[in-house]
Amino acid sequence: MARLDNLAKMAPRATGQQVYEDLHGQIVRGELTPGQALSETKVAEHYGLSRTPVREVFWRLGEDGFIRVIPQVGTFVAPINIPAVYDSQFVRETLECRAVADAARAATDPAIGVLRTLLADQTAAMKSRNFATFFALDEAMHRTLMTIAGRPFVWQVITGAKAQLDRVRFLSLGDEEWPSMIMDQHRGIVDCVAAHDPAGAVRIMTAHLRTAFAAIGRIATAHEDFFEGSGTHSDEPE
Amino acid sequence: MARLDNLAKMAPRATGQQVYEDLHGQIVRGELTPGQALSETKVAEHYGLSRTPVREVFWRLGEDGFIRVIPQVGTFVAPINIPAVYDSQFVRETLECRAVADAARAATDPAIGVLRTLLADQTAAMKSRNFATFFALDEAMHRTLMTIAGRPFVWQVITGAKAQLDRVRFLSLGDEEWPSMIMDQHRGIVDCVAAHDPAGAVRIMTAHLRTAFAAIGRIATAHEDFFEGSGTHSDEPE
DNA sequence: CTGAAGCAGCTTGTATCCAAGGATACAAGA
DNA sequence: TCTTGTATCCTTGGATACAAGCTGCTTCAG
Repeated sequence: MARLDNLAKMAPRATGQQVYEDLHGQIVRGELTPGQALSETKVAEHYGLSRTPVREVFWRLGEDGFIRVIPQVGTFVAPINIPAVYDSQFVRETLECRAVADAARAATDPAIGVLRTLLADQTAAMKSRNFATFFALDEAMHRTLMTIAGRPFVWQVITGAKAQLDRVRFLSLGDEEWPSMIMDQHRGIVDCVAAHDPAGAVRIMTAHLRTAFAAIGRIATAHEDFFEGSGTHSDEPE
Repeated sequence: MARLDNLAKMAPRATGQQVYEDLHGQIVRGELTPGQALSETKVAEHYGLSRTPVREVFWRLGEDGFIRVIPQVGTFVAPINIPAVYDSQFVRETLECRAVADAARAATDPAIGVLRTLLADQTAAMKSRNFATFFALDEAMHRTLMTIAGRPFVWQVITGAKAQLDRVRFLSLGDEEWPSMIMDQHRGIVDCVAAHDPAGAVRIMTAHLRTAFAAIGRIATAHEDFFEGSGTHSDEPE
């Protein structure tokens, strides 16, 4: 019976997972800026771990393109690579548009109910200007559409591909009249899926995905030092 | 001037990279079979390394879906997950077909020359039944098409997505009259690209990618113990 | 005053040690 | 003979110690 006391550390790799999500979130949200130095030792101390699990986290972040590990020199938050962002857009648009057409054909009533619930939650999050929550709900809706299309595994491909894209998208949140436009598009997509209208769903999805993308030029200008090839290598510790 | 003597270990992580490619290749080629146990210690000893770099390799292979690490139990070569293979096919077909259309529009004479060279090399490899070489050349051609389409970063997305697909494809090589069919399709694609015929290129590419995929049912039957949910968990060491 | 050499402090890479948990073989008892 | 408890060996997870290398500052020589 003495098996309940070690619930805290039941999952061996859970600690590293926590660190990964923390750093991942901080980079996507722009709290850690490109060029900023990250030290395995510092991070390990901060979380009360040793370097070993932190190194695995760093390796994953490096594969995702979020950080760059330079042997014997240091680890730095990676800048946003514009060509890579373009290709990510290509991947996402191509896969999601085909999938949303399938989703429109396959959608069942319960599935449509889930989508409408997500829409309501998004509206609430947007009203309270809780962008982080909205960000998560937006992602949940796109993933749900992928599941409805019968392609659950494809979402993790998109997750990997849109890594850099997310950073741009987050920079664009909080700007202008966007929120209402995004919500209108979400509603339109769900309506088309509910009406089993693949063509309509694809049309709006394409416009939707390109909305965020269209702003990339403006964003790159506004946040110049977040992007590749724009100098400032802020090495200094705070 | 005494800087040439340490060429062997110039790149710190090169050793791990070597181990990764070795194991990756062995799994894709089916030399390591699903369920087979892999030990960090054994692998480390075999390559003359410590467990630390091997653990990072295992982590990567785990993320790729090639192996499964079970804490405190062991590490095993993962079975081929059929639904994941279907989704990989979806990803690859969707992305490559759109890209090959762009490639057909954008192809320059030098690019077409590269493709024709690859075709010739493939023919030679196929004639000598050097399947591993053919496998690499096949991959090189698809990647080249992606580059011609102006989407170099997309290839690494496909690389990740088609991980499981490759294992199936390798199992199918060596069977039947396939080789000639594949070569005919490759020639057809290159001809369409050279003729700037996007529609034709997409048509043949679709057929091409589905050719290998169509055999999955037969392959799953012929190599039953390579796939998920088919019993045999061969733990025993040789 | 300028420049180069050397040293100190940092980084990541690797090796090794200990901890915790699961699988299995074996022995003892019913 | 079957069941059960135990001991041992195996695995991976994590922590720590050591090695190698780059950066930048200091210092000394010209």
